[in-house]
Amino acid sequence: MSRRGMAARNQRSEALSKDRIVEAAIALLDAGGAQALTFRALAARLETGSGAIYWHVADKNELLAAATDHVVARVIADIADEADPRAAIRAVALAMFDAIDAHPWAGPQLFREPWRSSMPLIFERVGAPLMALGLTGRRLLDSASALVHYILGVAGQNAANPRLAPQDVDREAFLAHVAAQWMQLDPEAYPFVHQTALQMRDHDDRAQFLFGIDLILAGITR
Amino acid sequence: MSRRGMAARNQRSEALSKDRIVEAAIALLDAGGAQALTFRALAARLETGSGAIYWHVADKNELLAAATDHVVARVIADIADEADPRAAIRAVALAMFDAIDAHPWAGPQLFREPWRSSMPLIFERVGAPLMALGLTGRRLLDSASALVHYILGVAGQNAANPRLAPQDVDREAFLAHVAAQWMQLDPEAYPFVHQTALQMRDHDDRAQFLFGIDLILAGITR
DNA sequence: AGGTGGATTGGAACGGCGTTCCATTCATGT
DNA sequence: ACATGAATGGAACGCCGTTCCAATCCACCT
Repeated sequence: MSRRGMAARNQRSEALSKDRIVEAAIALLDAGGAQALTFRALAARLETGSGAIYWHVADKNELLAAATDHVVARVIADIADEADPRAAIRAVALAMFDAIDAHPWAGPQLFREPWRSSMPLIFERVGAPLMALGLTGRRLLDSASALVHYILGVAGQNAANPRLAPQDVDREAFLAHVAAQWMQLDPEAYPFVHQTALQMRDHDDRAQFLFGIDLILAGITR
Repeated sequence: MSRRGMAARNQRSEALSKDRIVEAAIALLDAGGAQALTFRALAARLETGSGAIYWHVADKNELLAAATDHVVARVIADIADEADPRAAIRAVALAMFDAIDAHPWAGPQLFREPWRSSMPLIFERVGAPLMALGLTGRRLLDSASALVHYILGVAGQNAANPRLAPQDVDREAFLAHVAAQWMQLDPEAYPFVHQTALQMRDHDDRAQFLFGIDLILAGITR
C-alpha cells in the first residue's frame, strides 16, 4: 500500500497484482464458464501458488465481483452517446444484453450482491435519460428500477441458456426441444403455452428483449 | 417402479421417497439458505446415509429443481381467480414475489435451468390473461415474455438482499448504508444516483415491483 | 414356510474445492 | 551488509458432491 510496496511490485518480474488476477479470472470464466474458475486453475495460469492470490484478493466472492465489475464497466463506458433519451436507454439495454451474452457467468453475479458491484453505473445510465424525459421523484426512481430489473432479468435468463454453437445449430435443436415439450402439455390446462410454443421456437432473443424495453418505455412516457 | 416396488416403499418404516427428501430439502433451505442444503445435512435429518438419497434423486441440481417446483407450484395453485385480466396478472406477479421473498433460495434456481422447472406454469398464468385482453401472435408471446422476465428479475434481485429481521431493523440499516454509498458518488458523474439515493432508502420493494408491472401493462394495453 | 433376487439402504471412500497456514524469498531503508 | 515487512507458493485442513459396495429388506415363487 505504501510507496515502497508499489515500487516493489513493479520491479519483481511478472509480479502479481489484482489487475492481473482479475484478467486471468475473466479469461478462465470466458473459456470454461463459472465452474472453470478455481484458485488452483488460476494459480496454474499465473504460475504461482493459490496462497499468493489471497494476498491480493479477499476470497472468491470478491474475485467474481471484480471480474463482473471489470466487464460491465468497460461495456458501459463504450456506449455511444445518444441525443434521444429513448435511444440512450435502448443503447444501454442492448449493451448489457450483449455483455452478458458474451460473458454468461456475469449474469448470476449481478444478482448475488447487487449493491456491491457496478450497479450504480447501470442505474445512472438508465436513470439519466429518464431525467431528460422530465421524470422526477418517486416515479423517476421506480421507472429506472423497473428498467434495470427487466434488463438484468432477461440477461440473467439468457445467461442460463446453453452456450450457442458457432452455427446456431445447438440453439435451434434446443429451442425445438423446449417447444416440443410445451406442445405436449394439455391444451385445456395450458392454452397459452400450447398455442405459443411454435412461435417460441423461432423467436429472436434480442428482438424480444428490445420489445420489452419499448413496452416499458411506452408505459413510462404515455 | 413396479407394483412391487411401490408396495415395498409403503411398508418399510419411514421409507425414503422423493417427496420426503424434497420436503426435508425445503426445510433445510428455508432454515439456512442455499448453503445449508448438503447431502450430509439432508442424510442426517432423514436419518439415513447420503448414498440412499441418490437412489431417489439424480443429483443436487435435480433436488434443487424439485424443491423450487414444489414451492412454485403450490403458490401458483393458491392464487385466487380474478375476472379482470389485469388483476389476474397482478395477482400472479405478487404471488411469485412473495414466494421468492419467503424462499430466497428459489430465485437463483429459476434462472439456472428455466426450461426444466415450473416455467410453463408461470408463463401460462401470465399469458392466459393477455389472451383475454385480445393479444395474439408475436405480440402475445413477447408481452408475456417481458412480464415473466421482469417478475423473475425483481424476484431474483430481492432474493439477493440480506434476510430481513422480524422488525425490519436490519433492512433499514442496510438500505441506509447503500443510500450513503450512493450519495458519496460524484454528483456530476452520477446525477441520477446521487439525486435518488434518499428515496431509495425509503422505498417499498413490493410497491416498486407493482409499479413496474403496471408500467408494462400500460405499455401492452395502450 | 422358506428361499431368492431385485429393490433399497447407509456408511466409507474419492477427488476436488475454497481457504488457511507458514516457511521462504524478495526489495528496500538504514 | 543487514534487518524488516511485503509478497510468494506449496502443503494441509475441512467440507462438498458423488460413487461404490457390502449389508439389509421384502414381494414373490415354489
